Parts: sequence; structure tokens; C-alpha cells
Amino acid sequence: MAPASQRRTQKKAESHRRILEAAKEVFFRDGFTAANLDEVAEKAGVAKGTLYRYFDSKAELYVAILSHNGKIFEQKLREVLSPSLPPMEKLRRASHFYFRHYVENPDYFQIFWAIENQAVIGELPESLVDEVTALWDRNLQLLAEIIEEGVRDGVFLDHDPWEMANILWTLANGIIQTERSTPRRRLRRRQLDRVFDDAIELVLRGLARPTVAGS
Amino acid sequence: MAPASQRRTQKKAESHRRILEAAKEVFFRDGFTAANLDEVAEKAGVAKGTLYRYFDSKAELYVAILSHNGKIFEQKLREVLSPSLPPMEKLRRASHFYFRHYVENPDYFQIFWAIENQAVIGELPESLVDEVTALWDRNLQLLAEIIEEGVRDGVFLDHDPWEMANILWTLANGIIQTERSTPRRRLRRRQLDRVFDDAIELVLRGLARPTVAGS
Amino acid sequence: MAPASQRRTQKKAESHRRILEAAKEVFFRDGFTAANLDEVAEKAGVAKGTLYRYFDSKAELYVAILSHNGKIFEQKLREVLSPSLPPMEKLRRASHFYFRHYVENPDYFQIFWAIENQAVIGELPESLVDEVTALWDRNLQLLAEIIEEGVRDGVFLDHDPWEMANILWTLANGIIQTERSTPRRRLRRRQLDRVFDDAIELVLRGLARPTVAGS
Amino acid sequence: MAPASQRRTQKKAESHRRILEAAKEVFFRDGFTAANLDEVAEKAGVAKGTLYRYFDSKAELYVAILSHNGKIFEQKLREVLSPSLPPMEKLRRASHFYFRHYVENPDYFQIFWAIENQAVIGELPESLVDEVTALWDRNLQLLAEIIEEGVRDGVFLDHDPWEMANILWTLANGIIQTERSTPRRRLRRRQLDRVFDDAIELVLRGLARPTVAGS
DNA sequence: TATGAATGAGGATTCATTCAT
DNA sequence: TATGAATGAATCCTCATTCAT
Repeated sequence: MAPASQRRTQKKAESHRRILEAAKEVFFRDGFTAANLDEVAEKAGVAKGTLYRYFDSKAELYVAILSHNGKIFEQKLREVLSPSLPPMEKLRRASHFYFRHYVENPDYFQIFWAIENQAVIGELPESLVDEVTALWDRNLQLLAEIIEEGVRDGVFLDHDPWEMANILWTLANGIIQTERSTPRRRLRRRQLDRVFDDAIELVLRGLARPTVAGS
Repeated sequence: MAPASQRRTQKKAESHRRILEAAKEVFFRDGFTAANLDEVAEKAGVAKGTLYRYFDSKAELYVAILSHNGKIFEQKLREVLSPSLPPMEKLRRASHFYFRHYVENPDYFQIFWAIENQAVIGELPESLVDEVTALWDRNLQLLAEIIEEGVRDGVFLDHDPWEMANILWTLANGIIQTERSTPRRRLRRRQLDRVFDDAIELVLRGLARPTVAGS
Repeated sequence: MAPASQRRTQKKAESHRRILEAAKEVFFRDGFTAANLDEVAEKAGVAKGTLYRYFDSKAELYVAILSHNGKIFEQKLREVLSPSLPPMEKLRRASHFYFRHYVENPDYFQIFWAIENQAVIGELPESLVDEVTALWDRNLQLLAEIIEEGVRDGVFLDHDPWEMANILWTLANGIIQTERSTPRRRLRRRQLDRVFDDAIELVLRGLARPTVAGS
Repeated sequence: MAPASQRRTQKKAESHRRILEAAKEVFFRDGFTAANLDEVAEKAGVAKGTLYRYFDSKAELYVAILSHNGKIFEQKLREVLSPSLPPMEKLRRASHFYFRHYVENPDYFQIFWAIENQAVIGELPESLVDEVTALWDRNLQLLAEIIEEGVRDGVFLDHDPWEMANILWTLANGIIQTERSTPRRRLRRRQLDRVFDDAIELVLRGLARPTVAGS
């Protein structure tokens, strides 16, 4: 490839990245409908029209963020789950990873929820919606497999793994979500660390098969 | 009061109620920004201008719904928690109430989350925001008191009651929220009943002080 | 009807009229795509949003003009064609009416042609397009009936009346259209009167069954 | 000329041709304002920026098409009008040529009309507009000369030749135009052939000096 | 008090044109 | 010379809010 062409390709990739970055911030803060593409363009340092060279519409830009961040998340989650660990420890690590990921990338988060919004989905090709749904299903599937393993090994109560995965997933999301949406309450960010640990341990206790005393 | 005046007062109350009803439906379905006051007025059977006789702005109408439904919820929750029950059973009832309340009033729900977003709602009087926040804090406080009682009685692990209340609250919200936002996943509405029961029992198990074997 | 309500209704009708008037002018001058609704609103003396209280979209406003003017034209044409005249004279009158109508309402004209435009039609409900098409067909039908009468009476050559109506219609449109589109040519507006007369007589001569010499 | 240079010149001419070809198609289909230069570039197989190496603006590209096709038309018309024929036959041939030209090049046509609209085209150099106007005037002049000849010979009525040329021109354009814009009416393309013949004969009859019976 | 017509700022999207490579 | 990415002005349409009746 000629150096000039290479430079141009790089610049394009850079613009793409900056747009996603800016859009993530704005969508996160304002939600899909209230988000303003003027602001996205300005934050990304490009002209408004440029957005449309990279994404066909506001809705597709939105989905691109969901998808992009979902892929990063999935990849990191897989790295965390080294196969030799016992199931309980895997779950504990996955939970901590999830929490840490959120603390370090607070704006990756809110956005998970919004795919539900009919106002957004209505404007999207079915295929895009399916893509994002499948992405998050894969993450849930990872959890379900750990639980299945634990059930087989007799360390977890005999519940439906997929259902349990949903409950765990839900707990984690719920805590983060609640914390986000109630910044004034007594539950402060400084304590969030501990609250999260406690919640994880609470759920793991609830999930574990009680060890028979004396055995 | 003169009969004419009385009739007028009744009619006003009726309009107020119809507007709240209609707005709840629309805000729930579309979210704050995408919600359209034309539709609210039409559903309520009043003229658009009439909305402004009852509420100063879209945002205040929104907050009025949060507040109104919160009050109803609080009242019902208090009715459920008759004081003679053991703490564990109180928590179980509160949880089931919460779930049942959601199943019967699905549109009461989504709306809890949105108060967070200052950027969307815009400039609300501090007092309004505080009112809603305080309302939900009172609900949490009810849970916290049950847990405190349980800790005192030795049936719950010795955790900070407020923190535990948050975790429970969060779990319940998270499950409902997840179910709402992932209608395509394997976790179907028909199973939600059971999932919710399982989740509650899981958390209560995690919260309970393990009984000494043999005793 | 209460006087206040009546006044409001009148004002609405007045706005409707002013919008149609302004839109006609702008659409005529610029064509559908290039026409600017900002300018229409300004000329009509209403806010831009007001346009949308009366017409759902640019395309529907456009069709409303076609339809409105078509109806006026049809009505006037019928008035001109008093039934007792001989066919040849009826045609002559219809022709002169058409020409006069154009001279007095130059902006009624151009617009006839544009319904063809796919860019416009594509955005319109089928029913609207059909309405306009039917309207103009009725005008053609009026001409065809005169010709049919003349053919029966033996004063016109034995051609298909519908076809002949098309040719006449076409001639008239063509002359006006050409004159509109070539303002710089030697054929000046001042002469248009005479050109139009000459064209009409030329076509009527061509249409007439030659009278037998000596009779 | 060096072979390399020659090749480059050829390639340029080829691009020029392809751009005109593509632009004709798009302008014809969509009209001036709605036409999209992105599509033109793609159809022509060149980059969008390349269009501006050949034409200074959208408007100039448009005018180039008018001019280019006008020149082709003029050349062919002259070939058709071999001087030895009687005027009536010349007119008949010119008419048929015009019609055939349209049937074979339907997209050459629509475009004639649009030069008029200064508001749409915007600021074109006077010289460009004059060029196109002059081109079409020359075609009209050809017709006028035939009529003048016929008037001198006594086979045509004594009318102003330029005026008659306009009427003929107009009739032809009108029929084609009407047919274009009313594809749904009863006048179908299959019959257009015959309609056109009938129209020509009608006009020629109207133009002809009646032969005195018995002489 | 209730109405609903009018408003006009705001926002998504398009596209002719420019210009660095 | 050709490219195609970037630009940003232009424009259609929406909708919360106002206000005359």
C-alpha cells in the first residue's frame, strides 16, 4: 500500500473511532432520542455530514456502539475466565470483572439497556437488532456454562443454569443501574466497591449447595 | 360547598386523573424525550392546552407520575407488611408484592429509572426532584427496617441493613428490567413467575444466617 | 354557531387559502423539489409549522394545489360550454377560455405538468395521485364529447374523439408551455394572443370536414 | 502527438462522454434539483470529484447536456430535410423525424423544458443560456424556412412563417410531453404512433391552402 | 376554565462543492 | 490528473409551549 493511501486509511479509522467515542458519551448521557448529533459531531471534531459517511443514521450509530462495546466486553470476559478454576471462583471473577469494567468505563454501561427502546428498534434493520441481541446472549451463555459445570460438580444447587445466569446478570446490572440512577442516596460511590462485593457473596451463598455439616 | 362548585371540582379531579393515566402510558412506552404530548392529550380526552392547566411543563408532568405512582406503591407496600410476621417472611412478602405489583401494572415500572437523567428532564425545581427521591428512599427504608429486625433476631447475617435493602431492591428491579428489555431471549414471560421466585429464594438463602447443623 | 367560533373558522379558511396561494406561486416558479417551504410560509404570512397543520407534507401540499386549481378550471370550463352552440363554436370557446384562463392565471399553469414527476408521486398516497389524474381526465372527456357530437353531425372528420381531444389539449398546452419556457425568443407575449388564435383556427380547420365546393 | 498523450486524450474524451451519458439519464429521470451527482458519478464510473474536472457546476453539466443533445438533433434534422422535396413533404418528414427521434431517445426529451427555470438552475453565465437558446432557435428557423417556401409556392396559407413554425414545434412537443406525463390515461404508448400521425396530418391540413374545387 | 390554532426553535438528513493526497 | 473524504449550508419536519377566544 502506498504511504499516502495508508495515511488516509489511518485517518479514516481515527475518525471512525472518534465518532464512536463521542457518540457513546452523548448517547450515554442523554439517551437515544435526546442525544444530539450536532454535539456528537462537535465532540468528535468532525462536521455533521461526516457522521453520515460512517453511519447511515442516528439509529445505526447507536447500534454500532452497542455492538462495539459488547464485543470488547465479551473478549475481556473470556480472557478472565481461565478454564482451570473451580466454578464458584469463575463466577466470582466474572462478577468482579463486570464490576471493574463498569467502574473503569462507566459510559459503557447505561447503553446496554437502551436497545429495548421501541423508538430505537423501530428504525433499525432486523438484522442489526439481532446482532446485538445475539452478542449479549453469548455473554449470558458463558455464565450459564459455568453454572452448568457447577451443578454437575455438585457445588451449586440444581437450578436451570440459564435461569441462574439471568439472575446473576440481572443482579449485577441492577446494582450498577441503581447506583447510577440514585446518586443522591446514602449509598455512595465510595462504598459501591463493598456493596458490590457483598452482593456477589450474598448471591454466591444463595447459589451454593449447603455443605453438610460434619462431612 | 355549592353543588355546581362541587361538580366542577369533581370534573377537574377527573381530568387530572385521566391526564396522569394517559401520560403514564405514553411516557412508559416511549421514554421522556420521545413521548409526545399531543398523544397524551388525545388519550386523556382533553385539549393539548389543558395539559398546561394542570402541569407546568412536560418535565413536571413526568415527575408527577413518578410521585403519584410512588405514593400508591408505598401505601400498598405498607399494607402488605403486617408487623407480626417474622422478618424472613416479611421480606418474602415484600418481594412477591413487588413482583405482583409489576405484573399487574407493567407501566408503573420503566419510569422509575428515568428520574436520574438531569440532562433529559432539564431544569426541574430542586424540590420536585427531592420529593421523588425521598419517596423512594422511604420505600427502601421499609426494607432496611425489616432487615435490621432480622439481624437483631439473628436470622440474617450481620450486614448493614441499608446496604442489604439496596441489594434486594436492586435484584428485584434488575430482574424486571432485564425481562422488560430482552423480550426475545429464552427467558420468557411465562417463566418469569418462577424465575422471580427462584431469585427471591436465592437471595433470602444468601441473606440468612446458616442454621447450625443438627439443631 | 357562536360568533367567536365562526370568526376562528373564517380565519382558518383564510390561512388555508393564503398557504395555497403562496405555495402555488413558489411551486410554480421553482418546481416541486426546489421549492422551499420556508418561503411558502413567509409568503403566506404564517409560521413554518403552521403549514403542517393544514397539509401533512410538502407532497400533499403540492397535490392540493393541483387538485384545487383543477377543480376551479373544470367548473369554469363547464360554464363556458353552453349546450346550444354548434360543436365547432364550442371548441373555439373552450380554446379561448383555456388561453384566457392561462393569461389571467399564469401560475395556474406550469404546475399541471409536474404530477408526472416520480420524485413527487413516490411520496404520495396512490389515492391522491388518482384523484388528480381523474380530475384532468374529466376535462379531457368534456372535449371528447364535443368532438363526438361534431363527428355525429358531420362537421368534423371521422376521427376517434378521445384521440382528437388529446391532440387539442396538447396543442393548447404546448403553445403555452413553449411560450413560458422561451421568453427570449422572437415570439413575444404581446403576440401570444394572435398566435394562439391562429393556432386554434389552424387546428379547427384541420379538424373540420371540408365543405363540398359549390354547396 | 506522442502516443501516451494521445491515449490520455482519448481517455479524457471517454470520461467526458460517460459523464454526459450518466448525467442525461439521471437529470431526465429526476429533474434538475432532485438529480444527485453521487449517482451520476457512480453511473459514469468516475469519482465525484472528477465531475468537477469536466464541468464547473451541476448547472453547467446540465446545460452541457442540453447543448450536446441539441447539436445532435440539429445535425440529424438537417440530414432529413433534403432540399428537392416539396415543402409539405419536408414538413411531414421533419415531423416524423422528430417523433422517431423521441421514441428512440426518450431521455433526450424531457430535458428541453427545464432550461427555462432560472430560479432552479441558479446563476448561469449568460453565454451558456444564450448558446442553448440559439441552438433551439436554429431548429425552429429550419422549420420557418420550409413554411416560407410553401407560402411562396402557394401551397400554404399566408401566415407568418416563424409563427407557424412555433405552432408546429409546439404541437409536436405538446403531444410528446402530454404522453410522457399521463402514462395512465387512455392514450397509450402503443397508439402513440397513430396519434402522432393523425396530429401531423391534422395540422398539415390546417396549414394547407385549400385547393379550389374544380380547378 | 378549556380550547386548539399558531408558533418557531431544534434536529436529522442530504448533497453540491472543496481540497489534500 | 483523479480521487473520495470532508464539509456545512440548506431543508423538511416535529413538537413543547403560548395565547386569543
